[in-house]
Amino acid sequence: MANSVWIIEDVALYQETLQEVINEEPDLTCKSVFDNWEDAHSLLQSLPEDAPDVILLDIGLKGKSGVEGVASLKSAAPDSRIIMFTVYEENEKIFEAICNGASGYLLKTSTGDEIISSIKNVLTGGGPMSPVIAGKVLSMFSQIAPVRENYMLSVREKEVLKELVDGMTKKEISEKLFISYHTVDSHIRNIYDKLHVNSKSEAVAKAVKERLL
Amino acid sequence: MANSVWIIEDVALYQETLQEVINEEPDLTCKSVFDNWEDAHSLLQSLPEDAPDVILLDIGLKGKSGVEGVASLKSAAPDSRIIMFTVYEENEKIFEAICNGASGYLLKTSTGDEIISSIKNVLTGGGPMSPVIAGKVLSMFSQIAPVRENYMLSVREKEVLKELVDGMTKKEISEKLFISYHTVDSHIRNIYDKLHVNSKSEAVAKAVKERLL
DNA sequence: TTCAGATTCCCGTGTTTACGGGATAGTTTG
DNA sequence: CAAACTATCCCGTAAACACGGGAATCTGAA
Repeated sequence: MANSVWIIEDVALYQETLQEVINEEPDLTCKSVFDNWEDAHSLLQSLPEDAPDVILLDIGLKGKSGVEGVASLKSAAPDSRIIMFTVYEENEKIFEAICNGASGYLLKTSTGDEIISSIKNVLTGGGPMSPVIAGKVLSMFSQIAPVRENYMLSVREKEVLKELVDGMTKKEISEKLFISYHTVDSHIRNIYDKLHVNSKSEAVAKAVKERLL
Repeated sequence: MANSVWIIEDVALYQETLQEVINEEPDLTCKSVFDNWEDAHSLLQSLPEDAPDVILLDIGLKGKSGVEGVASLKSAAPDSRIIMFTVYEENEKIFEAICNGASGYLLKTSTGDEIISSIKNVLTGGGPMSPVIAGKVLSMFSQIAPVRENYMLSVREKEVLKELVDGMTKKEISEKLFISYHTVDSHIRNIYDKLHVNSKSEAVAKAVKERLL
């Protein structure tokens, strides 16, 4: 049986063209087209079994942004795979959409063929992205995960640092680890030395940012 | 002028085939082939101006793993773009390679055409990935991505929080923002309320973890 | 126009931190 | 074995912090 596709797009021209392109494909059908995701969402809630395999979602809709729609549609139809379809290239939008569970991200400059192959691709567990987007995703990734420097923290120091990150005071840590306040203080001083900081918050910021735990 | 490509690959068969495919392309040339990244790295260090535009790097080399090579090659030739070339699909390898600065990630099942278009792609700032990889990258992303709650921080509060994350004291913040110590104190109290914390480090940890800036 | 929120400012008190000094005991390692 | 490192403990002080009280503007929405 052909896989079902929904289109959520508020530009009439795009709606038609997309639907035609998809329906020309023997193993894809597109019966439902929406111009806002709220409608799609309510339909999904009343008839969850009609959830499509793939949803093409325009990110730049009038009214409520498409990005918000991702999470909402995902919760109503967790098994439908969502491909964002957009003119935007801003990191923030891409990031949000992906975090909300989008499975692919295409630019509107994509050709019909590209769109079709992306749809098929997403059905087999792939994550189709326009190359430009893919590049941005990669660079975001390396931003998120900075070079993990080795500060040579001892096991005990890491334990203490972990508690610091969890917001514990020195006193609380000393109680939790069954050591004296002074010992904790001493460990923290050594941590400061090794991380080149001089306050709890700096240590915490560095630990979280650089994933030292 | 044709763009230069290096191949780092320890299977002779792949070496040859790859080189041929690339050299058939009019605007690509591959003159250098290595079977380990250390050699490539030392060549880059002695002749940095010979750095290629693109490096195809096999991840599963004998001896030192290709993943380590990424960082090393990147530091010797920051402007060369590295495409990982591999049979591995493990999340951890992909993750590491990307974090270390790889610009693309291809499976060895890729066809010659795909490889060529990926090379061209990476030259224009894209991030070519096999669809399977792209899918994994996206799912890794949404795993990492925290639920971004909206704590309704005001503009000013965000400014103050940002400084906190940078390790500033209340006094320093007051001087930087040209407001009194008491005002900063007041903002911080409101931030604590909204974030449901009661210390600087907790606020910092939450801000960094949940990317509130 | 009232009312909520944001932004600004102030006092005081008890707690916590940062850091200057130390010391002792156990482990690993060249 | 001695040096280096780790983990533990102690004192004291000045600074920074958390939080209890306030209060005066200003802005924008109901």
